[in-house]
Amino acid sequence: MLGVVTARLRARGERMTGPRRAVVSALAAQPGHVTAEELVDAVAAVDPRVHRASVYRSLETLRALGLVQHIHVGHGPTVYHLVFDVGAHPHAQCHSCGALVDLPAGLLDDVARHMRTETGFVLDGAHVALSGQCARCATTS
Amino acid sequence: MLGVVTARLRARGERMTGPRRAVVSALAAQPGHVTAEELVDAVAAVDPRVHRASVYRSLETLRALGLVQHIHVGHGPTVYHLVFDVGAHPHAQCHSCGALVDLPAGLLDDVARHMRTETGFVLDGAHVALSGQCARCATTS
DNA sequence: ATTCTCCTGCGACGGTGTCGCAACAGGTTC
DNA sequence: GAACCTGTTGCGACACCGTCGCAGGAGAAT
Repeated sequence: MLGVVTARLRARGERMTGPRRAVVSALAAQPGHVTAEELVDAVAAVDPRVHRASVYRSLETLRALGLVQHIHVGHGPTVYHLVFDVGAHPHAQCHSCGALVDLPAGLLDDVARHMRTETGFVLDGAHVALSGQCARCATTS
Repeated sequence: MLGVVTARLRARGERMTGPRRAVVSALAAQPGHVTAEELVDAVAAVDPRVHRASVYRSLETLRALGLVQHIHVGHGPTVYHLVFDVGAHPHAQCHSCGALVDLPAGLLDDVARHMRTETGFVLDGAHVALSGQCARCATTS
């Protein structure tokens, strides 16, 4: 997979560097969603010389290449994941327990279509996490 | 309207104070959505002794009373508005120009119903702003 | 006027993310 | 493999948004 990333970088005249390799590896090692600061720690465990700022910059670069997706979570830091395995899809966060749940990819298609025809707004349903209460918290409260 | 707020506060053993009055007035004077820091400035223009922290605390109190809604905006600070005039409704932010647009109240009803029956998740469609590109930015890019 | 608490002002703090700059290191070329 | 060009990094400082603890101040009931 690092090969794919390298190729995409090179295609834009950019370079595959130590920090970028470390960030991609750390992301690949994570099953789910990771915050930038968690990545900073994970990367530091491998190479402590890598600076926080480089992790943030690497994430931005990878995002621009379409290899990484980031999701703004209403209450909490932005989370990241690779888009290789799991394609882009919506998320929702429980405002009681904070859990972040994955939603089916097409969930917002109708809404997106509606918004587009009505107002011309082009929805990106995967960019922010929806909010609400998960099944467990909803029943226990 | 201050009367309504006062009554609700009193009903909970809380008080109508100077800072709270100022925050409600500032919110009422605003046509649209306001950030906390904008409110701090607006309040300071009337009474410079009111501290930032008090504005944040007032907003939280008013939110708990159901008089104020706050919306998390993916890229940008949280915005607030009174729920008297305009009821709760979804929003969307353009990631190009940053504009925040209001969406029809029932837009996410089908999605909410679907999520509830499929996974038990209770959606609060008004709590975070959706993301995408507004009509103007979508056509000019 | 007194009293009981809720609330405020203050200042410091914490988390998240960004920036400018000099030094460094990919990758290409010879 | 040495030199070179330029994209990247490490560093530290900074900005922004929001929160907290605490001592003192001010609502409102009596």
